[in-house]
Amino acid sequence: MSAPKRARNPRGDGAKLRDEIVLAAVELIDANDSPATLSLRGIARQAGISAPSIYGHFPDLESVIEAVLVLSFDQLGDAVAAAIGSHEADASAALLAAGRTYVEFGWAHRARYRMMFDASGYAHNAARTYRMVEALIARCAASGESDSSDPHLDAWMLWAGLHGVATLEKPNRNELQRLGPIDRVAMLDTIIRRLARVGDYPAQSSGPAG
Amino acid sequence: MSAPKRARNPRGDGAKLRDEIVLAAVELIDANDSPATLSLRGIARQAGISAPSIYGHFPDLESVIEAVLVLSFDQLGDAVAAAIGSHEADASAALLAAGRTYVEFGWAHRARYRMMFDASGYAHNAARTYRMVEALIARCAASGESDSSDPHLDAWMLWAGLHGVATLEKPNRNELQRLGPIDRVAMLDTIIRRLARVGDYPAQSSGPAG
DNA sequence: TGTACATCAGTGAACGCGCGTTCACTGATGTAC
DNA sequence: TGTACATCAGTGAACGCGCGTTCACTGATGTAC
Repeated sequence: MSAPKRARNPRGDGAKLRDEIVLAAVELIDANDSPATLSLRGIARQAGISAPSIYGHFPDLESVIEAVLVLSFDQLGDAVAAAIGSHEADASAALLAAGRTYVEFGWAHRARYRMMFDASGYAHNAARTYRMVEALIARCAASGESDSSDPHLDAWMLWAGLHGVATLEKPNRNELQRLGPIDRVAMLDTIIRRLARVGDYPAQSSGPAG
Repeated sequence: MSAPKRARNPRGDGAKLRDEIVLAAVELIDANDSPATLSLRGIARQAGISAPSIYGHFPDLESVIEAVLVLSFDQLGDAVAAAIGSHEADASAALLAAGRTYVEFGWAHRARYRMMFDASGYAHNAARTYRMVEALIARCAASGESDSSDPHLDAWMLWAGLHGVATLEKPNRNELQRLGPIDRVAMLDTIIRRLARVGDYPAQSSGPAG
């Protein structure tokens, strides 16, 4: 239904199917809003191949999911790194951009983001992203942009806060807007400022600090 | 295996099995650390009955899960209400206790807590708990214990922060301690103070405000 | 340049399993007379 | 007090389904000679 005919890979490129399988799994996950159960047969259907073909590239379903997780944490880390990189001179602006990017990844790939943190080993997989944020808070503290006296603890709290925003809210469905309207963007900035102790965090703030 | 023989309920008490079914489902969920798939047959096994017996009390599996969710949100709300109730005279102490209780529920029932917020409709189910916290922040603001000028927004951010701590950390496995040691209790208090703007939130704090 | 063949990249059929759900039933128990 | 019976609280067997996995295979393609 999704791919009725598929050209067989040429002789040396059999490994290409490996990437196609992982991509098909990602498509299936991202098509859902809530975390659904992945099946090997479903992935094969999405990739336009027969189910046994997967065994040429992965020993079992679990390994496919593991590959999806590794790819996803790489994508998340890359996105955050890019956000930081676009604000080289301004550490606190970089921190705000990193936080927004992190949460937006969770919102854009809701089921996948949840799957990433449902699996064990996420601390290891997310370590790269965590270290970037931790270093950024340390930079803000060094430059006086943050009052943080413990970047490790503050990075941890910020991570928890962003993770909460990423998983609690359902932007497309406005689930939580029923409890009363909320400006999500301003809320996100304020959470980052308060937890990382950046800028005018004690005052009521909805825009960037002057 | 779990319940080899089970006495049949007497004539008027057929509805008792309904509660036993929900309880069996809760036991199965709580026995897992990660969210696993519930099956109707598995619930029946856990309850010590045959699978078709469930149909006398629920039209399908989804309805059983719905009942589990309703019960769970009631338990969460009751726990938070009790924590608040034990600090009647001190709004900020009540807020800290409420936050700790909320997160402890998530830690104690990890898979169930995730299931509660994976399902749609959680905003409706959690509204009671949310309103309690919102009112508490308003009380703190009125008494000068909090600098909150927008209890609705601050309650929302606090909820997100607590939800993040509840779902990100795996206390039994110390998943995140690999990234560096963290004092969870102090961290939790600090998150609550910073997001609800209570007490000495701008200063580095690990104990209750004097 | 031609051709036999090994290899590669997959496929189709089949297996046993647990699942949700249905159906006809069973046997204890309260009630009517 | 005795007894027939309706009702209640379940059970056991069976159904069709999608699943993960295995197995023997197929047919295109690059390579050796």
